Amino acid sequence: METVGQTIRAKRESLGLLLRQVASYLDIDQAILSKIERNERKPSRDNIIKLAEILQMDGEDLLIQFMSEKIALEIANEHCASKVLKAAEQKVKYLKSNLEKN
Amino acid sequence: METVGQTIRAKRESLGLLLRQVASYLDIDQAILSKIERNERKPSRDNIIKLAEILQMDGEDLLIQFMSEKIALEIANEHCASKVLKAAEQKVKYLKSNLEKN
DNA sequence: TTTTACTTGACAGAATTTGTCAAATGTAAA
DNA sequence: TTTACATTTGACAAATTCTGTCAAGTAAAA
Repeated sequence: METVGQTIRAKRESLGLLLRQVASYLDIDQAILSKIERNERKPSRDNIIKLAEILQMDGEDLLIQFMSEKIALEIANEHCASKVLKAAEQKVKYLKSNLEKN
Repeated sequence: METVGQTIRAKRESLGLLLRQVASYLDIDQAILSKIERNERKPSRDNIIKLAEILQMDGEDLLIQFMSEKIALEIANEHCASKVLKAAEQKVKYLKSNLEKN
């Protein structure tokens, strides 16, 4: 299973773009992008959106990959991880139904 | 749907315990516990475990409630929240299957 | 009015995040 | 082997977030 970093690097290389080109588009130092691609740093939400743009990817897909990876790493070492996710699903539903009302 | 803070407060009051008593058991200032109960501060993992002990609750249940609440609040404002959770579930499975091997 | 429980906000120190920079490393062509 | 270029690495600083302390404030009961 591919990490966000791996996905980004693969796409960047397939487009023949350099770290410095993509980093400048994101308005960050190329050192940071290098670390993002190797999962040493986490991209910001804005980074993800800009990355999807320049790498011609679906922004929502990349965001989903990014957020789900974050959550998975947070709880993967819990033996009750899947219970946590199921409970989270219920809470999200509840929260959303309340947002509608206000 | 009850927040962790509400659950804790309800249980503490039903046992007739004072903030200061529970806080001292957790080894934190009662101001912090007050804020935890009103969702102004987040409890640490250790706080949750100790709370379950002194409030005679199941520690795992409380942890699940705590972690799922954290995740739900993180993503509830995303319209793709449920896709994120489904993707997270897959990733957790993948990560767990790899942990076994090492 | 006094006591008791809880709340609030200012504050400080610790820890984490976020970014900059330049030197080091790797790589491939000249 | 040099040279040029892409990437990686780690030291560093600034900014932000986290954690807890403390004392003054509110509210309600005795």
